[in-house]
Amino acid sequence: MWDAMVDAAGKEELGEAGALDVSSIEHSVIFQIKRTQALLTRRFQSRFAGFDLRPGEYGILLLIATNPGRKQTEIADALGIQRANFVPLINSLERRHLTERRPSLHDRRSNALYLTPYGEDFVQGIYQAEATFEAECTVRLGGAKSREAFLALLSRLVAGAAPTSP
Amino acid sequence: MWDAMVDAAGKEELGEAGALDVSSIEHSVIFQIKRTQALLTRRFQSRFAGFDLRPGEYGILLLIATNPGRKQTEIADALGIQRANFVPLINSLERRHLTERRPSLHDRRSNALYLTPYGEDFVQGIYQAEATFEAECTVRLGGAKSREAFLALLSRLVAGAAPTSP
DNA sequence: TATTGTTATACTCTATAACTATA
DNA sequence: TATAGTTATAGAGTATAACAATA
Repeated sequence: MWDAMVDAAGKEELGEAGALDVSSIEHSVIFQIKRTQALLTRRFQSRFAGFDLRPGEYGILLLIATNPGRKQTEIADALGIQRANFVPLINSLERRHLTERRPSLHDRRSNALYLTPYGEDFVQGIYQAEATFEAECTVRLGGAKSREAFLALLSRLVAGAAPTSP
Repeated sequence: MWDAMVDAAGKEELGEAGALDVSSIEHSVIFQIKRTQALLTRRFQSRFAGFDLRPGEYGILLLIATNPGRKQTEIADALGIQRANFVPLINSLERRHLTERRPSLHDRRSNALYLTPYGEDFVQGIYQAEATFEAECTVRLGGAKSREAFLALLSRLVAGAAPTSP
């Protein structure tokens, strides 16, 4: 053992023991939001593993459900997905007979997106699981009021201009 | 034009006009935190473009600065980076003479990580830019008190058990 | 037997450019 | 000329498995 010279209770010039000083990142908004998002996504994925959907596909199904007949670009834009990256996602959903593309009646360049009857049933399961997951978030955040405050703070972070004090 | 039959002011059976109904994702914690994180990371990256660092490298430099002599696994763990993915990051920093690996005095398996003198200077610039960025986040969130509340809510989301009302 | 650092590898997400058909 | 969808491709970030050296 090379550590015979080390004072077990204290520090030594090279190589300390014990927990790291993480103060520089612990109070950083950018670091903490990144960590929280990563952990929440993992939790979400493990909870929704039964649906066998990639992260982006949940949003696509939900938005088509409430906005049937819209074109791919519109759904993609609303989710922040580029149209080139949207194609393999909607292909995968269509291959599973959850959605379908119909030619638009107004613009022969675009596809109108719809859920299949099977897709409608499928989305009901997502609604329920989503509601359960969000309810758990609400509990963690300390209630509905706290949850709304949290969402409001998130939207303030993304807002175009920095608002002054309320 | 195929849309002669469409009532410009209202809706038609297939293909509506106007904004999408995004209520299903707008009030979702998981969707909003993901969107906010993505936008904040872009903003951070554009603001820190001058440093030519990948996202993970900021945290590594900050943690080595406050924890010199720690081994790779410790720094990686604190940042949620797997040790296999840590290697190319620390290699890149070392190639730029910002950090260096020294053999540990206690454990010949591990490397002790240090900033070079140049790395120390470099980190000062990061501190300043970070402080500016975080100060901007504070303004957006509505002040220091609101910021602390936001960080507290983030930590509640990641907490192991769901806490009851405070 | 377990841990540290490393390599290799794969998979996802994201980003850009270019093509086609329509407008 | 611009837009919608598509293809191809490249870059990050992240995941696991396996290995050598050391504990």
